[in-house]
Amino acid sequence: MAAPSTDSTGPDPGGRRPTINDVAHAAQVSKKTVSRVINQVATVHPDMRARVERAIAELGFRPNPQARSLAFGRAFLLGLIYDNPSPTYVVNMQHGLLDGLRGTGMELVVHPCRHAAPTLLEEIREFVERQRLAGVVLLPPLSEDERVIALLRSIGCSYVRIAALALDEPGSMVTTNDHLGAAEAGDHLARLGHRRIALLRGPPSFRSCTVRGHGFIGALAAHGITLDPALDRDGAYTFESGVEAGHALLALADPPTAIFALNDDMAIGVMQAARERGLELPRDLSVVGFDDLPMAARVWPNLTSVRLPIRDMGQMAAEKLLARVNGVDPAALDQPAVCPALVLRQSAIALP
Amino acid sequence: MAAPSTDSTGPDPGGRRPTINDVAHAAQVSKKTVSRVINQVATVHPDMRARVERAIAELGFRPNPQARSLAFGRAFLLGLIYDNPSPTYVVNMQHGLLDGLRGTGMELVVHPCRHAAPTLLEEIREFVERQRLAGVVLLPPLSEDERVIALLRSIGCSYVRIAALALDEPGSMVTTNDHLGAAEAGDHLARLGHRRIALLRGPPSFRSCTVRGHGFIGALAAHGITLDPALDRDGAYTFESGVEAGHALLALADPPTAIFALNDDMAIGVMQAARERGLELPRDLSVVGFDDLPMAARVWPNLTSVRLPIRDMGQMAAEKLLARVNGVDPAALDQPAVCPALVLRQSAIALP
DNA sequence: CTGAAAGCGCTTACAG
DNA sequence: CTGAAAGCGCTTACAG
Repeated sequence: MAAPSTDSTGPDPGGRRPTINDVAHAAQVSKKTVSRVINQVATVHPDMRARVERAIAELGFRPNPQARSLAFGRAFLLGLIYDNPSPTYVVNMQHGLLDGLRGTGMELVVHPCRHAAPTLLEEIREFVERQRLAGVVLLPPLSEDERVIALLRSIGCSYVRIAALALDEPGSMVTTNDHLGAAEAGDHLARLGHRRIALLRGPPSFRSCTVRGHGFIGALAAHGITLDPALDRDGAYTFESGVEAGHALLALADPPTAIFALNDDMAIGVMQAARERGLELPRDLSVVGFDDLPMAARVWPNLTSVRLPIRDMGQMAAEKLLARVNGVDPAALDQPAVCPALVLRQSAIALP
Repeated sequence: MAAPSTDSTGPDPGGRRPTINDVAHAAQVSKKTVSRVINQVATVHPDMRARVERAIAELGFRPNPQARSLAFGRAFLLGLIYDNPSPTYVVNMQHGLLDGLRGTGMELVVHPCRHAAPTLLEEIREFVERQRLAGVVLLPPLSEDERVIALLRSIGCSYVRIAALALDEPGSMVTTNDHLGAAEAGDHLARLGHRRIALLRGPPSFRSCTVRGHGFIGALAAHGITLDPALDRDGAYTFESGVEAGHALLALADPPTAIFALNDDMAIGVMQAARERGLELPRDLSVVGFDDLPMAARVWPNLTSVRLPIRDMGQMAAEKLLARVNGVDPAALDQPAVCPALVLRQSAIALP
């Protein structure tokens, strides 16, 4: 009905989108040759390739991914599966993954889920199999669940997992080296003169807690400091658990002068507890967090925190997954190691 | 190589996934009839339908979306296009959209973009056309860009836009009624006894600013208060612009006793400025924000803020889009209006 | 209410 | 290095 007013790039044969047949006809070659050009098969004669590429450009041809998927046996889609509760983490990761997919014609399908759901495995299987995803990326803590990994292996789905330590072969992992960031935090507090330093962990089932804890304790040890078991506590990675643990720690007969919380939510909870107890921050208590949420730069005093290059990690994960999917050895990518960095702000200061 | 150890639901004819042909054969009907059952065509005889459904269940058959897409002319994918900088907003919206897609076999493909990019339109066109998306959802402020809407119309792509006011026919809109939330904020501050109340807006080009501003000014007027032009300022929806405007407002000869910032980032910036000027909060200044970010409940004093039911809005958007795509009249959905709500905390108190 | 044929736009064998 | 045939798993006309 509508006039052909769509300002499409190039001619519009018959009012519909050009197909591989239109290109083949325009370039005077078989559709198979066009297919070879699309799929970057090396054996096509340069002249022929040039002819086809010109026709593709002139017609504004873009291969139909559904048709390719059907013939190919799998979709040009990557899945992102996670139950990570941090919006900042998730969004940064999505951006990074899309950075890695740019120009490949692949798109990103998101799939948040609840780790505790009884139907978790069936749901993931359904998600992957129905759309015939080319591969999936798993975020922590879901990436630590070996049941999920076993499922993906059994259905032949390529994956890359992101986790605080190497849980898998390098080609299937982006390891975030959380211990390095935690060590930096420990080193920083020790250099500021603190000796009574508390560690507020997250849920013990999260691998990140163990890894970060080890890094922190190791750094203290390098300064001759042993973590007092009374100052080593489990939290729940929530603001409320930070408030609670903060009160408990500060109520001790010999309270800490500094607290390292394994995420920012808890660190900010600790700050709130300190304020509720009449302490002045940062004078009476130094606090360091982990994650460097946007909030860290907004609270008062601004929170010193460990930052992970989430977006870069996402890009690396996408690149690794693409390599696997395309049959390239991910080891050939030669990606740099992920380096957490301590962002210095005002919440941790030298002991007087 | 591997033994058939995959615990698939039902038999596995020939070691591959069952197709519509397997179902047709098992149920002793034509594949066209199976197709009718899959697509819920009403005219299938109940007996036949039951026979087919049993075969589907026994074989664990799930139609291949790529094949359906190819024959159907469009994918079973919805796109989410946005340049919204708030991770919380984006993630909540994604969850809501997925709530609305559950059980439909549709998946969500995400596409963040930069509004200012010169290639924006070409990029969106590429995204939509290449994957042959069934439809897209647009978040503010991108949803306010009529160039994008014109493009989508020209390529025949169904869309639903989310915006602070009705910019389109109801079937293509989820209107967030921001004026109601802003009015509640104004009413609240007036009832607390404030008369010198400032309004800190965002970028004037954002429709949300105009809409929220109107709602707020109207509510003040209902209490006989006229907004002093000196207390009506534009910000940039950033923390830094909040700090700056806070200083400017508090440096006035006759400073406000309360400030309503049109988002939380600016509201928290205002609080920081107040603290930098030696004011005690909330005693010396009441502040109200908009968005109810997680941060709002973490800062000190906790920020009173307007909350939008983002996730519900996402679900409504998905339902509307599905209705359009399936040729149903979205008006038949009878969805409730979106109601912003003021979340009362400690940052706004009565004037002594 | 049901079905046989043709087609959606690609790719995988298989020739040459 | 290139191509004609068959097929991926569905759906749309079109019959009956």
